[in-house]
Amino acid sequence: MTADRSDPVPVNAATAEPSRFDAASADVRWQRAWDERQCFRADDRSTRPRSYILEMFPYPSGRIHIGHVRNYTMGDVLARTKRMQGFEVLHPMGWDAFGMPAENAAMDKGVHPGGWTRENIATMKAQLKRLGFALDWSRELATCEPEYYGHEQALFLDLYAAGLVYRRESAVNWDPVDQTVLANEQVIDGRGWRSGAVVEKRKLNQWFLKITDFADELLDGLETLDKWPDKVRLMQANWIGKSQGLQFRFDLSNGGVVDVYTTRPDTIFGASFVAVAADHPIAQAVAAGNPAAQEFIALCKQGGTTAAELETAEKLGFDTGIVARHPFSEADLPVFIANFVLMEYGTGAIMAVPGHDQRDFEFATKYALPIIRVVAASADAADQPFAGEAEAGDGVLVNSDFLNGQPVADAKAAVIARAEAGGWGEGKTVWRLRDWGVSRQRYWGTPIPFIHCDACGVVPVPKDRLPVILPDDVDFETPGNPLVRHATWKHVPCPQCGAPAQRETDTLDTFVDSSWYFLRFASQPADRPFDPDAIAKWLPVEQYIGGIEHAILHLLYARFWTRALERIGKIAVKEPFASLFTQGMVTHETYSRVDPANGQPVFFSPAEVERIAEGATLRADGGAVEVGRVIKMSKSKKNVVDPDEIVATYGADAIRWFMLSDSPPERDLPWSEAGIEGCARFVQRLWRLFGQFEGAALGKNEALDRKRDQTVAAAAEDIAALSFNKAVARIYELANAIDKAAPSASRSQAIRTLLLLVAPMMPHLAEEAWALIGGEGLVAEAAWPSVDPALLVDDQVTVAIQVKGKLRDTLSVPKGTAREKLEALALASDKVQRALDGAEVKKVIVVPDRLVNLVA
RNA sequence: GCGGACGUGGCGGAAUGGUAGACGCAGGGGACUUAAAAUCCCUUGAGCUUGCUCGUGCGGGUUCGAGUCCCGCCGUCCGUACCA
Repeated sequence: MTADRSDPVPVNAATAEPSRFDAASADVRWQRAWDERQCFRADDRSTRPRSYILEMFPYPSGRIHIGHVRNYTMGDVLARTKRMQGFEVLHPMGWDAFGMPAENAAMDKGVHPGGWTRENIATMKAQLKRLGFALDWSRELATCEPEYYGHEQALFLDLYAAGLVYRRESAVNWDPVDQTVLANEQVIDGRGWRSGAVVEKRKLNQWFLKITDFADELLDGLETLDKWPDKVRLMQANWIGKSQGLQFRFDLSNGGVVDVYTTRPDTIFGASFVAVAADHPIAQAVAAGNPAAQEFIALCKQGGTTAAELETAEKLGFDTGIVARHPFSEADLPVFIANFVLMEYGTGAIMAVPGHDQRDFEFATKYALPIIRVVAASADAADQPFAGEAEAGDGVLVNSDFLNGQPVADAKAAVIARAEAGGWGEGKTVWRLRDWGVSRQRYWGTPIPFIHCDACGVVPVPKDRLPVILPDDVDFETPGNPLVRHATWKHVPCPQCGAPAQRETDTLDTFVDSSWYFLRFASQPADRPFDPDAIAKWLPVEQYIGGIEHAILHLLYARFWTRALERIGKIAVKEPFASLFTQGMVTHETYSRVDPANGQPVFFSPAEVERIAEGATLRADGGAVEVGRVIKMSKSKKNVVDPDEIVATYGADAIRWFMLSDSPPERDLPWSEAGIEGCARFVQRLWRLFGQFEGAALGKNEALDRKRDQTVAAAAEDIAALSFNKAVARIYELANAIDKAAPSASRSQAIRTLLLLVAPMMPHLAEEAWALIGGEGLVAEAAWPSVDPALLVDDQVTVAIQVKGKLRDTLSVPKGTAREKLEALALASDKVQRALDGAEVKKVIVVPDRLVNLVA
């Protein structure tokens, strides 16, 4: 239910001391007023145009950090501005509440993951409220509650029914000492973070979502996302990685064949060996009777599973003794098992062309295999040696028989055509994107709703028995998934035959939880995940805001999940986020001293340090500490500031203003004590300025009227583009102009407008001042100031006069002055004549209203 | 390794290929004050010959004109599929 906005609201009048804005009292008072009026509840039945503003929901890690404050302040300014501009705004908040840190807390502190998480949520919710965000708390959700994850289980079953869920074997990081699966984050230099044991790759049967079925449309869909940053679209396109290539067959000396895939069929004459993955059937077959090969394959299994680790590891190979016959030259190519070939991509086997692929180059160098040039800058450069690395670039084919002289693109097509004609290969599209493995061998996640029955196999839990609820009574004494060793939870009768069976003990990747929460915010029926009509009304999210670190995984998974639900008819929207904004991090310099005992740096928090002009000292002993680089705030470097302390000292509006000032929101924001003090001073300066509003003032100041309306128009554009730092700069300019102006009706009007302009950014100050100047109702419900279009254009412009591209003079002329007139005025300038020094003007470039360039 | 971004005064930054440094912070000088805080005013890229030269990470190029476009480097950051 939304409050009737035409109703005037009784407001508590200003604070006792009119010269100073008392944030400590005002903040809470206005937060209560908004709550009581339910100002920020989104009305599903509203007839206004809708706007869904969403920031990525937080993981409840303990306390809000400054990065959250920045993220939610940006969204809040947008949401409040949209509301003032007449939109029905949906601006919800919830908690991405499943995840590893809760289990780590359970192991480290002996607390229950659920209790720990819910306490964190309570703390962080109070912190967010204290910042005065215009959130619709009636739609709050936490993914760790059955009211949320039960619906997720139902959706997972729908996708299973549609054939988009399957099981297969896949490798995990296995800690052989703790006998548990490790996340990549828990593998440090190839060893388990707790046990220190060398981690192995181990294969487990796991659940997968068929995101590759959507590879084409996820790629094509990027073109419709014209309000996403180009960099994110590019990163996603590269991640999906569509490539056209050739899959073809080598005949082997042992009578078998091997299928390889290459994106560079043009370089086929440069192939000097064939390499297969350690998991490849050929490798397995060779290993069967060969202890040395077994040893090598075991070596390949060591270490973690990340791409960075695999790619940077030393290239290692094992010569199988098998040779492959080159389809054209009929040369014999040795077949290696190689640790840099991935079973997941292509066919798990490659033709290696050392001259034109860096990994192959390194491998060939190590094992003294031929490196043949088959692409060169020109046809006569066929013998040019390599400069210590492969050349992956464009050129023309050389040393390549019938391909010689052809450009790379033509040669690709020619080889594919010959392979298809000869029946030994075919052109093929291959995707870099792999299916999404969602199984996690962990407790604190959404239980995967399946039951394993010896007789019936894998059986879905019937929907009327959802949710499958996590048991509370679990222990974290031993490593590994407590669901597996729980006494009763997993033992259930098979839903089909009734025989004793076992629940699936894997839980879902938390990225699944965050792949549809934006739908649940739009509507929250108890009996279904969402109401499609409500989805149709609110979605897509008009503006989504979050960290750039989510550019690929979270955003791709959310796009996939939305498209999958669309395909199976649950919703009618294909893309969840119409516009995306990726914000930068909040950073701070570090303070440290080297501990003489071990040579390691000891870090100190900003609160422990006194910052002086040249350097910093430790408050405790007055000695110097080293001031380090400005880096992302992190607990380990202690360069963190607690938002609660800042709010307590300076008020919510000062920290909000700091978050918006100076740094462009997509870039990193360096926190500084001086900066927040400057913001707090500006809050007080505005308070004094607002106090100068006189309802009865007379007189017109056209220059100020112009400045006022130009600022409103420009700031609205800046806010819509999330260029808050520019809006802030304009607000300063307007405040400066008002300060300098003599009292008049225009000045009072400008003060009132300024108040409305800053209302989304400093809502508490704005409410207090609004009450003071006799504004009607709450400023949170006031209308955005209107502008007179006639005042937006200046009638006088400054034109730059250049001689040979260097600035020599400027002219103030009426807007629209003719080219000839501008040229004549430029030539009449003394400074121009001095710069010309008698030289003849050969060419004149005139950009009307901007510049004249005289080229001598 | 691969993919993507970013780099401008002491600092954060502004600038549809068209006056580089808007706006803020910090600094310097002054006013007010017994004093301080607060506030207000002036000033602040560098160099020199005071109206000129240099100046947007480095090296090239395109253009009448480049912070902006192109090529090649260097540095920093993000992601790399089980951190969220």
